[in-house]
Amino acid sequence: MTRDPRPAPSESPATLGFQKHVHEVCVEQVLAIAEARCAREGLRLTPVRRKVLELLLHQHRALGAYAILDMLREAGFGSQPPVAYRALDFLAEHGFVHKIERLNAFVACVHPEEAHSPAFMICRICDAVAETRSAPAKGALGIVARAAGFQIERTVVEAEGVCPACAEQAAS
Amino acid sequence: MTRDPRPAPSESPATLGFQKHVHEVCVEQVLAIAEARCAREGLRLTPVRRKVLELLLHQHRALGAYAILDMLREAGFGSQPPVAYRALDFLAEHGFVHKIERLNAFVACVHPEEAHSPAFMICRICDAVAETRSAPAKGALGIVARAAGFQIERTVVEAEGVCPACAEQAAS
DNA sequence: AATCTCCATGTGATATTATAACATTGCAAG
DNA sequence: CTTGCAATGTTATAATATCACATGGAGATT
Repeated sequence: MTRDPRPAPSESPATLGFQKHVHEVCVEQVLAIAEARCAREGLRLTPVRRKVLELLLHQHRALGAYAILDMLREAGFGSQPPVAYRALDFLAEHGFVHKIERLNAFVACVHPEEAHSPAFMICRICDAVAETRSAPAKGALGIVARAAGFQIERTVVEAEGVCPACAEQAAS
Repeated sequence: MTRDPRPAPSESPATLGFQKHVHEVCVEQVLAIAEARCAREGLRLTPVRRKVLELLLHQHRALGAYAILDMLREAGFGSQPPVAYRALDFLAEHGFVHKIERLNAFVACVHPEEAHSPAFMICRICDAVAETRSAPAKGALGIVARAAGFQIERTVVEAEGVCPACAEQAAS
C-alpha cells in the first residue's frame, strides 16, 4: 500500500494557501505558464513530465514519489521508480515542483513564473501544503551566515502545524 | 557500505559554527548539561542514548542513522535499526539532537540548555553543519501564517551552501 | 523476598524512499 | 541515412525507516 491514508484537504475545490478557489482554473493556468516557459527556455515538457505536474497541481498537498508512480502506471506510463523520480527531478530542477523535505514528498509550485526561495506551511493533520515566499538569506540567518563566511546557495524553510480547516474541525 | 565517503570537515579539532575550538571541552560540557537536564526532568540518559549523543558530539556534521548504528555495533550495543532510531527519537524529542531533513541525518545540538528553534547551515562539500537560532515564526513567515490562520508548531530551516573552509580550498 | 509494572532494549522481518546500471527508442543535426 | 543525444523503460539494489514481538532490569506494591 503506497497510497496515503490521510483525509484529503477539504473537498475537491481544495485550498490554496488554505483559501478556497476554483481549482480547474489554477491547474490550467499553471500548466500554460509551464509550457510557455519551457518553450522559451528550450526545455522539454514531455508527456510524463507534464502528467506528473498535472497530477501534483490537482492536489494542494504533497505526494510521495510512489503515489505519483501509481498514478503514472494507471495512466499507461512506465511503472518503475526512476520514471517518477526522473520527471520529478526535471520539474524540481526548473522550479515547477518543490520537494518537501520534511515529508519526502513533492508539491506543485504555485507561481513558477520566476525563480524564488519557497517556504511552506504543512498541515500535520491533512497534509495540505501552502507555499509562500521566504528570504531567509536576507534575514537573521543571512546575517549569521555572512558573519561566519558561509555562502548560502539554497534554503529549506518548512513550518509544520495545523491549517485553518483542521483547526476548525478540531475545535468543533 | 553505510559509512560516509566524504572528507571529514578539516581536522579533528573540528569546526563549530565553522570556527575552531577545543573539541573535548565542548563534548564534555554538553554531555554534562544533558545529564543535568535529564536528572532534573526525570529523563533516562541510558547507555545507548548517551553513546549516541557522544558519537554525534564528536562530529560537527550530520550522521545517518546507519552510520550511528555501525558505531553502536562496534561499541557492543545492539545492531538492528530500531536501536539507533529509538535513541535518536529520544534525543531529538528532548532537543539533544536535531534531525537535518535535507540529509536524513542527525546532529548533536550545541546548546541543549533550553528549548529553541534551530536553523542550520550545511556545507554541501564536507557535510559540516553549523547550528544557529531562528525565529521564523516571528518574521515574514509568521506574518503570512497568522494571516492565513495557520498555527505553526515547529519549523525546519536549513541553508545549504559552502562553508568557509571549503570555499577557501576551492579558491586555492 | 516475591511479584508486578513499566520502560528500554534486542531482534527479525518488512515497508518506504531513492539510485545505479544498462538497454531501447525516437527525434534532430549533420 | 546515420550519428548523436536526450528521454524513457526495466531490472536490480541501496539507503532510510518502522512494525511486531520477545527479553530484561529497576522501582513500586504487596
